[in-house]
Amino acid sequence: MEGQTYIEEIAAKVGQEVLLCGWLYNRRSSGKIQFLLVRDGTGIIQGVLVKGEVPDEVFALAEELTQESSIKVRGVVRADPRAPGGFELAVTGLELVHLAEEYPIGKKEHGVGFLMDHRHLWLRSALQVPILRVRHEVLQAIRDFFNERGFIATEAPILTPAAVEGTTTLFEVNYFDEKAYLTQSGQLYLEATAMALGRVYWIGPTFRAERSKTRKHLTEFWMAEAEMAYYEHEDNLKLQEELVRYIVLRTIDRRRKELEKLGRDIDLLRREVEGPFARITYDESLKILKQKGLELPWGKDFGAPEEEALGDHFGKPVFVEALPAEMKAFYMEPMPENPDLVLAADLIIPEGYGELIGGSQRISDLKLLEERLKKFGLPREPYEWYLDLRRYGSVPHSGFGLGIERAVSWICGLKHIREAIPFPRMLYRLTP
RNA sequence: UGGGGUGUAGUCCAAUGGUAGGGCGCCCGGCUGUUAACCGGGAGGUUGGAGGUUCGAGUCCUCCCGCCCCAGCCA
Repeated sequence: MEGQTYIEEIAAKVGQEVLLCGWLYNRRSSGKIQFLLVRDGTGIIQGVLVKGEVPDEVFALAEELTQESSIKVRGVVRADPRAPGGFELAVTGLELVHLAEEYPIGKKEHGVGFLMDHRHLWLRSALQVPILRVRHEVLQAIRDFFNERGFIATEAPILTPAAVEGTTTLFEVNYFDEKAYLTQSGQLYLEATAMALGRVYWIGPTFRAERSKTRKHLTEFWMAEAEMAYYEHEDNLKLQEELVRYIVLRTIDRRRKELEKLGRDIDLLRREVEGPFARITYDESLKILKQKGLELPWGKDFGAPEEEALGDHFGKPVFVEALPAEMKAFYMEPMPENPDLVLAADLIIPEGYGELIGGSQRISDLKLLEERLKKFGLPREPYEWYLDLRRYGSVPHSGFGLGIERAVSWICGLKHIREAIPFPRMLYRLTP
């Protein structure tokens, strides 16, 4: 509204009278002096009211305020070491917009189940707001990264006729007289738009009907996907590494306050991405895991303990490449020197956050792709259009998908991915 | 989908098989610099549901339901 000041810009307004529009986060009183903690989405600041120094009706109104009541507060900004954050507002005027009913979320601890049931209100809390502000920064960083490099933002459909990767993890919906599925990846469509536009990216929701209940999985999550014509495996990894470094360093740069509120070890995070990322082959990773007592049969994908061990081992993001073809998707380009392996890589991040990116060079040869479809037991008809991309000006191309919530979890240092998205969708958790 | 845990006031937790209690929140009162303020008083409970064992069940047993953690799957 006209004349409104936001709390995040308060440091520049010392000595001035400002108008804050927000909500009462907490109120403390000591008889003739009251402290109102006001939040407005950009921060929290303490307003001070001293009896006798403000009009009696203002002081009385403040005493009636309940937690989360919406208020407009006028006051003079001053620096004071006793104030949380170093600045406070000497309140001169107060207007009640809405008196909140008794607020269900208190100042002390709550259980996860209760908080998730009240997610729509939990979002207002002192730790949830900075997480969502970091999420915003991550998304914005990704857009800027690609835009600065000449990528074109495009879209893939959410409603799709068939599986992209497998057939067991799809949400089915009625589409008039036939079945449709919620997309589990925009990749195949991005391959098509990459052949039209060269280098493309999109950020969108994806859906997996996996019955998983871990701290790293959502049934609806956001993915940043990129697809690049004429990019080969090496180009692909280089781009991914630059992207991840860009996201992290920029978030540290622009959202330091939020990360500090979250108690994130910022120096550790910075050290993890500053140097070159590690690169190992799948075979090498098996040796490292074996030394750590985690033996895995060749051809089996990593589980959570393996990912965590690899992340700990390097203490920075690590690309695991030369992956067995049998454990990856049908469209990945075989390695020229060994067709049992594919030109793909998973990027595993440290501190137990697991896989952040999965990417690969895609098969560009029609015959080979047809063989792979058959070998994977996939029906040919739904993929006809995809095969067309190999009939009309096929080129080597590569791409990857980055999990937004995984990135946010890692950067914020969250214990569970459910806090990395405003309204998480999980097995047994569809509301609010 | 397996394995483990848990369910007591609005909420977070107590209660050797023997009278269900405390913190926070809420209501009333006090306090001129509080830091999830503090101090005094008050209201607030079919102990998730259904059976069972027992003189007696919040506590033990069976089933059901909810939630949490771990694993598989993956981003």
